[in-house]
Amino acid sequence: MSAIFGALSNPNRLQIFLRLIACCSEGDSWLTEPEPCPCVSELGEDTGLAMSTISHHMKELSRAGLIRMDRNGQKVECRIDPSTLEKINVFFGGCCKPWKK
Amino acid sequence: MSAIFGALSNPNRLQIFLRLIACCSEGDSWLTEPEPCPCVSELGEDTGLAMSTISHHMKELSRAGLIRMDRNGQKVECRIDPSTLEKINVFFGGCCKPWKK
DNA sequence: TCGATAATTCGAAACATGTCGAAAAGTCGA
DNA sequence: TCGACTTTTCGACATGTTTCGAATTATCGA
Repeated sequence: MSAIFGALSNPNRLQIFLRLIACCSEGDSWLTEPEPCPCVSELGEDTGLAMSTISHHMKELSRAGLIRMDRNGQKVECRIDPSTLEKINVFFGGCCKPWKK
Repeated sequence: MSAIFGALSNPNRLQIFLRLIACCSEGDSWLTEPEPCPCVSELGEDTGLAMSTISHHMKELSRAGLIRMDRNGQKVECRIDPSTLEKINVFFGGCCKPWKK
């Protein structure tokens, strides 16, 4: 669990993660619309980081289980792993329960 | 937001945080039962860390807004800050929505 | 006021992370 | 096969984190 938080503790990584969330949130489920996922270089566009650094960050997000990376030709497509997202939701849902008003 | 994740990215800090969650989760709301909150040394008991290290970790959790620390005599009482917990819940709730089955 | 208890601050050491550029590897079209 | 494009790997360096022990501060009871 702390590995997941570690992955999101870096501002650049969080930015990449949120961009990935945003670009797939137009009502498209990950399962029903598997084609148009952004690649590594696309996701790092606005960060101002070197390509090698972006690659490193993507690997961190992947190792934490937050995203999946699948090569498709030259590009490596990235997508959110919804099961990990759900895992986090359950974690904090349980945490918050006693304080729910 | 990344500061919150940073605070939880350390295993010892996460353990302390979870202990604080657990010890106040017996149906007692933070608002209705403000008295019996564990102090700094109590929370670090099972970590095997030096007192100075525990103090440092508590400060990190506090700076992230996850807990509040209030001196009560010799001891400093620690309690979860439910508003930050709710903030996290909203964050991930919004994230998960597009992937909800 | 003194001693005990609880917590913080400080400096230092070990370790981990973030970043880059250069080089290498994978993939595709000509 | 060659060159262009995308990505990964590697080595290096700067910065940040984790941890400790010692010293300091805060509070209370005797």
